[in-house]
Amino acid sequence: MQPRPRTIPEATVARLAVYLRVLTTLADGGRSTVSSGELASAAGVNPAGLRKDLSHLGPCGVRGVGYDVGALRDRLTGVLGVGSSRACVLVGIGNLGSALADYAGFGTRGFEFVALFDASPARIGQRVGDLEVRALDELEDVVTETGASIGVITTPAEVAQSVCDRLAAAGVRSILNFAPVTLAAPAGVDVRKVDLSVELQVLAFLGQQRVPAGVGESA
Amino acid sequence: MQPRPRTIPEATVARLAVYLRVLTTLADGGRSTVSSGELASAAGVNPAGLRKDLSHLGPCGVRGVGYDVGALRDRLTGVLGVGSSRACVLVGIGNLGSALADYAGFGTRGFEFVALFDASPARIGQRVGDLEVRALDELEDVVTETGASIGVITTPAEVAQSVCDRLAAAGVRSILNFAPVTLAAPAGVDVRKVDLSVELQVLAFLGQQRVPAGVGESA
DNA sequence: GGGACTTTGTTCCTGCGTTCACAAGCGGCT
DNA sequence: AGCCGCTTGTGAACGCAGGAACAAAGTCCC
Repeated sequence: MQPRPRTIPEATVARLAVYLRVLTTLADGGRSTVSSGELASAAGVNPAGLRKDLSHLGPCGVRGVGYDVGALRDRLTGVLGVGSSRACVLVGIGNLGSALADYAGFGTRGFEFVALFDASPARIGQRVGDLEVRALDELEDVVTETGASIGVITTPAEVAQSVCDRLAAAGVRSILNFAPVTLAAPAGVDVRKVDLSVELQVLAFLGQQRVPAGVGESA
Repeated sequence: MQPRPRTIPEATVARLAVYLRVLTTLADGGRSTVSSGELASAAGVNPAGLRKDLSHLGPCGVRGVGYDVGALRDRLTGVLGVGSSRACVLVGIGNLGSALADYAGFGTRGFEFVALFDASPARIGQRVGDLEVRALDELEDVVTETGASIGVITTPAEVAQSVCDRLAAAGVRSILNFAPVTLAAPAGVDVRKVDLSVELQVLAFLGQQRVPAGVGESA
């Protein structure tokens, strides 16, 4: 029986993850308490917004003092499910895939890559990090064995949909897609897309919009 | 008298970039016209929303027919500033940095990496893609010479703020940050953050929230 | 030439996210 | 013990994004 509503806005969840990171850093630095203002500043958000985000977890601070760094960190760890490690599979071991497989930031945040897949025979058998690249044929079996619930797609765009279908059919419930295509997945499977060139284009557009080209524009 | 208001929402800009990609694919496939419904389906958005997004550019479709693929593509290319190639510098040539430097998707979308930097002497001088990794000391000079307006940070978190400061001081107006820290930049400099582990955490949370504890779910 | 169908562009509305501002609660000081 | 200042937590207003429905416009067919 959760006294708190089980619906936490996605935008809030994303920020909670950022708070958790900042808190970890603070804890390592020996800090015992933080105020919402300082935490908000470190996370780059509004103090009031931070308090509202945290209010979704129920009261977890002390008025007049602030938040206990360790306690809040543990609270966030629990809510975000970082405590229990989650099995992930990574499909497409190109440059980006290799980078992700090697990225240490995942292991310390409750995510563990349990298998790497690639279609290219030249890649199969290579070691990346501490895993061996496996043939794509084994995907379904490995997902079933390991119970992996998260799949990461870093394949070329052409095969991403096919990989998505196979992951979903094998039982993966959440997919993080780096391929530059919009994936269709069955109901019950979440797909989240990260498009690097879109990020760059938005950035470029904002910059260009700010300074069109010497057009008589005040500010 | 600008026919189009110069304020286009960021969310819309991000989608415009997606539309542009889809249109390019369609054009390569020989299609000459598209309806908003089909384009929206390919982009994974609502048809009405797509038309609203496109309305920010002024009328660019033909009623009863649809959109001319080539014309709309060119229109988006112009608005997003993809036509003129933009010089970018990349700082931090680890796994992720190397992947980005090699990523072909940027070059074809109006972005050109003109220099790669790293602090590690072991990295300096190595070739990644068709560029040579340069010493971080040269950062200011190279930015000035090339007039680079965009910087991409893929360094460890500890040095990201320092790199950000130097990029901003050197004249870079837009920064894409992959380091897991919140950067502070002077006014007039846009910072956009991509946090891979946050993406994974949000995904994991949504999945966990959907199925709290094996609740029967009829897809 | 006229009518009807198709598709765009627009307008309204609903809901969400964000921000501001205030009341409640706790610690420290006198 | 009482007061004061500080900080959290919450309530309300604002603005924005998303979605649905409607009118305008152009084309195809008869």
